[in-house]
Amino acid sequence: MKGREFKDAMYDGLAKMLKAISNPSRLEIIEMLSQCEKSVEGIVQTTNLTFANASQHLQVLKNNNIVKSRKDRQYVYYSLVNDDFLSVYQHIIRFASHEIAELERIMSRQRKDNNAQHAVSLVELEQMVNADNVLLLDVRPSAEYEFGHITGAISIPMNELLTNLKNIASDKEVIAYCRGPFCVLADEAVKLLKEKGYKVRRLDEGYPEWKIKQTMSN
Amino acid sequence: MKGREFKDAMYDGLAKMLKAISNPSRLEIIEMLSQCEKSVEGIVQTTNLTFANASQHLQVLKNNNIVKSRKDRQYVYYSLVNDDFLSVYQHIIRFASHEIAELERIMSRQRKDNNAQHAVSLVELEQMVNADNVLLLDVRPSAEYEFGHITGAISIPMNELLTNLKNIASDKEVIAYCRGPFCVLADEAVKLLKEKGYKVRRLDEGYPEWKIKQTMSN
DNA sequence: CAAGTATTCAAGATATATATTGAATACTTG
DNA sequence: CAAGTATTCAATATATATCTTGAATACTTG
Repeated sequence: MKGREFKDAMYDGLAKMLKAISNPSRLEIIEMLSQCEKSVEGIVQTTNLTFANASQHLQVLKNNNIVKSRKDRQYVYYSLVNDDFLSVYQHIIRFASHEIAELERIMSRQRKDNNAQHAVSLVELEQMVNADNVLLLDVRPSAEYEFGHITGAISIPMNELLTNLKNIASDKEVIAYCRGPFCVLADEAVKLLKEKGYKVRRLDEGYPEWKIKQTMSN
Repeated sequence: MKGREFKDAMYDGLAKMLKAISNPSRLEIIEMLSQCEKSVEGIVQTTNLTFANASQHLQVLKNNNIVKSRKDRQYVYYSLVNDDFLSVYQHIIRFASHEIAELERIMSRQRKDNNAQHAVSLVELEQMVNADNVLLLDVRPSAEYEFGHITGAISIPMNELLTNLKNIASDKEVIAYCRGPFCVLADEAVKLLKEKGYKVRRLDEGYPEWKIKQTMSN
């Protein structure tokens, strides 16, 4: 193989993989699957996609070795192939949300609308949790919490938050987290809890970022 | 802005940026620009693209804030906007070349064809250079060497290597490096030097990976 | 095994991406 | 300012990506 052929083959392959993730719907699917595996139905419910369309996007991701599937009874469950991809994805997200001016602007407006500025970083969180005057709140759907969550967090899914305020000690500072920087659940939680008089902030990142950080440090 | 609108805006923006780099020619341009700034002509020379086509690809990268340009006399020089993108790009490359089976296969065949297996990693290099029985050889074009190179490296561009063997001490182990894992110059250097009886290996990574690693550790 | 459900397939219409061509612009140099 | 050079623009043809629709498949459950 000549040098030019090698280069072409490598760049073609790399571009093919990148194309597979260069689509808004597929990026949203990736974010969902970085929480836990989901059936096609689970994906359809939170994305507005039709069944056929979601299935097609999943095939694209599968053909490019980004997700894998297993069948259990009538259902097909999809999940990310491994954490290596998740780690790359997070690098991309972090770059995009800090360095692309347009995205930075949209994001800060979203935080402001929900009164959720001054987010806490994972590093800060670590110190705060040790200090023990903090309540770490996971507002993702409970299935995602059960699949994995930040050590020490309690689970109150966003749609049950209003009816479960009694379970939130009002003397502690609440740190809410969700799926990641692009997820709005924690923003909504901050807004609601602030209105109810709580001292509350959101985590800048989400569960997947915490998980990758854990596996990195081992 | 509702949650769905926010998500759509963020994923659209992220997909747009990813699409900008999801093209073989643009990936090759990015690799070139991670060495040093280049004029359009410089890019045309090493890529097989026509002027108009290269220019169009550069516009795409520029509109997505991946490269910037400056004009000097008749020439327009392009370069990467900053090292944050370079760092993300390297994460992507590392993932792709290790985790995508097809690319891994192509890469190892390329190394084998040039007798360049057993590449040295940056970490290993650091230890070897300290031991001082090693000659670090930069085989990129001299303009790229002059713009920046690994500390301690000497420059012999690949196309001048055969006529400059006298400058390579034969008692040392030679470590050749070039633009990065997708660049073939170091492979060709290993092949040539092995045929001439040198003890030689290539660096797995290239100058940009070393540079990012330097700035990270500061 | 019939009926129901979850998922995928196949075909088509529309939108976007890409490379090519020839011309236009902008700058430099004599 | 005329001639030359580097780069970009605009228009087009082709290829690829995307979403929709309706059907086909595969599995489960009664």
